[in-house]
Amino acid sequence: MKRVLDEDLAYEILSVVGEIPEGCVATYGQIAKLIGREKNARLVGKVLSRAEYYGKYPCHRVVNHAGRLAPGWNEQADLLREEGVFLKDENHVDLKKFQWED
DNA sequence: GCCTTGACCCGCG
DNA sequence: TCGCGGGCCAAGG
Repeated sequence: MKRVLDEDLAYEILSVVGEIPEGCVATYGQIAKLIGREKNARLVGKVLSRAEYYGKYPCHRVVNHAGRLAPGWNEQADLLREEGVFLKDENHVDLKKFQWED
């Protein structure tokens, strides 16, 4: 049921995102590397923006290398707080504590 | 088939 | 952590 490159990067990205445990956050670069596209971190973000459309994936646990949350998406901050992730600022999480390590 | 855009990353200061 | 500049790849127009 694997089919690996099922349709495109979306499946791989969503798969990794779905493995992120609660109370943790992962960076786009981290995910990009896990799917074998370290250079392509931007694609992760682009696909993740559509992840809402796909549904069921904790895209709110994905932040950038600086721990900044997605612009125009304040709800992400609340979602993280609900899982126990303390934010340093309105749009920043404490990576040194919550950055997910595989 | 080129050009622009994108929830980015890295190094430097 | 932020700002600037350069780079990488993919999708849409």
